Amino acid sequence: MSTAPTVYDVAERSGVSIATVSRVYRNPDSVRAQTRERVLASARELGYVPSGNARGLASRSTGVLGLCFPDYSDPDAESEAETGAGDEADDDAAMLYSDQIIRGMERAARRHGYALLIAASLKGGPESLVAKVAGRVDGFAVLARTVPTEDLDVISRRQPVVMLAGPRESDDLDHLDHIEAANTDGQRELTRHLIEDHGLRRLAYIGAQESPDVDARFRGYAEACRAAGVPVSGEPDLRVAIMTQAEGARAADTLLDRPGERPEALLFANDQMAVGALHTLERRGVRVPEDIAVTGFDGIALSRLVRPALTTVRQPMRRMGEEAVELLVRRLTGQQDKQPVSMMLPVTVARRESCGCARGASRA
Amino acid sequence: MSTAPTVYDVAERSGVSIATVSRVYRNPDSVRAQTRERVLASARELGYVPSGNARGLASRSTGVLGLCFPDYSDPDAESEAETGAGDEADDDAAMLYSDQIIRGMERAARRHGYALLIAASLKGGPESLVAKVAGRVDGFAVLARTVPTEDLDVISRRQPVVMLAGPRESDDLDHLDHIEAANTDGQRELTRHLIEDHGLRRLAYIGAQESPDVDARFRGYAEACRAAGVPVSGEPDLRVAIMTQAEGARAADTLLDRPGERPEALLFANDQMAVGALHTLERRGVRVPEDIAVTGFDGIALSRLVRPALTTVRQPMRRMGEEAVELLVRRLTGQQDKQPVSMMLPVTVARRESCGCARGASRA
DNA sequence: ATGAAAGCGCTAACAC
DNA sequence: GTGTTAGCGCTTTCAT
Repeated sequence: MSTAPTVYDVAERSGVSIATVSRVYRNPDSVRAQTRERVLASARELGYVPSGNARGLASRSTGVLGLCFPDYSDPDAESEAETGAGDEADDDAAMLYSDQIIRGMERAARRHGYALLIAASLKGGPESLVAKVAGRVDGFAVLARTVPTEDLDVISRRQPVVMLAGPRESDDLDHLDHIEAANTDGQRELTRHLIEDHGLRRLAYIGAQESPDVDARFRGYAEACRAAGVPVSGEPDLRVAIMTQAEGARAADTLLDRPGERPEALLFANDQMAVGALHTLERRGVRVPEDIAVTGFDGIALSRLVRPALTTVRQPMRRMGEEAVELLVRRLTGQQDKQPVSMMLPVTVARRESCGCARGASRA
Repeated sequence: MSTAPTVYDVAERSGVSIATVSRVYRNPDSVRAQTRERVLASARELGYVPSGNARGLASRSTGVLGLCFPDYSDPDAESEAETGAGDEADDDAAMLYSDQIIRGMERAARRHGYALLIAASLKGGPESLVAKVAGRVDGFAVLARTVPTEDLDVISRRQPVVMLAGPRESDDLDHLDHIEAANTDGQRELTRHLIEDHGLRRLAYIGAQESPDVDARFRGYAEACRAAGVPVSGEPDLRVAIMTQAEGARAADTLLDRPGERPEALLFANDQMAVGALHTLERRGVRVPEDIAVTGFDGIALSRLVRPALTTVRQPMRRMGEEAVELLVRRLTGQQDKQPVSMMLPVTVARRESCGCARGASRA
């Protein structure tokens, strides 16, 4: 693997100038067919591949879009694999949030001729994640709360950045484009369903702390409660640190052990926690949904695989990824006015078994 | 979004040379703390982000690994969404082959400080997919049959390339590293199960043409048949063009309509086709597994969601992605001798309902 | 610990 | 249609 051949090598070997070699790759028609073939031939012989870096440097664009997302890996999800019956080591089935977004972005990017660079947060240093990605792409999307706000602030002055799934956090990020799901609407509707259709009134809400998404969802929950005359406090009944299965399992224990009447329904701010709770409830012999209803939020694949199947609010993550790319591309091609864009994608309530809705309704 | 600030701007603003600015980002400790802070400060003020391109050009490395995969999007899978009961528009649930690999690669890459560039094949031109990716990464993996063999041949002379899931096609690619799943072993074991444990003897195998993977699987099938004294021809009973659900559905029709005794089992070379067949059989009123057994290959999430759940062979795609990265990194750091590496990852047979094994065994 | 200068491999005017 | 010539923004010796 000696030194890679360059335009110069190819030019020399085919008796043309480097400019012509360059043209062959970027605008083949501007070169006489015969010349072109000659160039292509020697390129092949030499094993020449244009350096993306050099091209990017010279043309000031990379043809790559990026995505930064948090390290969502849920350790519990991994162990889920062992738990499965027989050889069903299917933690694979749990397609995450980020996987969906990646898929959506990749497709849309491809349609526009872009490749996708993905990177999950890990550590810090002056050389942060965003910086690394930002320096290599024409524009990128960031899953909320993945990177320090100030970093984004700085970078968004240089290139298009769209914030995903997280509401525009503070006012300093007002100028950032952002796309979110209708968290409030979804949770409101789900809550309404529990109250009105199932007649439940003693509800408990479980979320994380310092999450704008959770806040938005809780807001919907509270609104529905108030609308139905069900008492609510201004805060979730329980706040966990990270929304994993383990935490969901613990949360269920905590809530059941609290003095006073047992809640009739446990509303979790995401599916993973709800699944964890399902485990706990089964272990304790509490039947779902007969004794208690459980709901999640997100609509990850796992939510449909658990028994009872989880009633939840499905977020269009795939679409979010696509919209993000469309927006970035529009910015990049200048066909989008300066005004920051703010989209809210509609969600849908998936009524399944865990809330008491018809069993066996799902079918592939 | 005027011109982005460069090292020069930062250098000037903080009264140092560009070399120092550069050092601050690459090797912070080699600069006096006071100077460093000054540089970082002005960088922040200016909104400076190092250009990945320029860095890559100068340092001859990108810190990015790549993955090229075919455009696997199965149009049928999309429409599957509409088919689903109620609001279960869950084609999402079908986590593909490539998604798993991406996940595996991303994790492993992150551990080693690399980002991941992904791109699916689309069109041709002198500027092919590989070229685009190859020029921007330090090394990359390619899902078999995604790109022209000759392209790889050329590129692998410049940078590490590992071929995934496809056996080393021809001899010209002998020098390429490659990782594959134990296709033959898996299909042999599954076939043996059908024959010995379920006592089936009239089997039909359905694969695609010109697919090394399919060939390897068929080989295992044939071996198991011979070992059990079941007659087999040297060819799959049916070859389709692309292994989609639609094709699988048609294949089932074709096979059932053939004169002669109806087969007792349909063994498909992948899950998607098997799922398609399930639809056809249900439509025709043929019960699975009572009237006929059906099996797939891959172990995609969908295989577990369909009814009856599909018996299949699970490939460790996630792990394959991880191994690919490990290998690339080893090559990149020179801690891997010249010899081409060839790994074969073990697979496992998932016995579910469609072959006649216990119902309801699966549980999340 | 910091600076000066020479590229890295390509694209983009601008000539011819 | 093809060649010339500047850079693009950084890293990297080599000095100091």
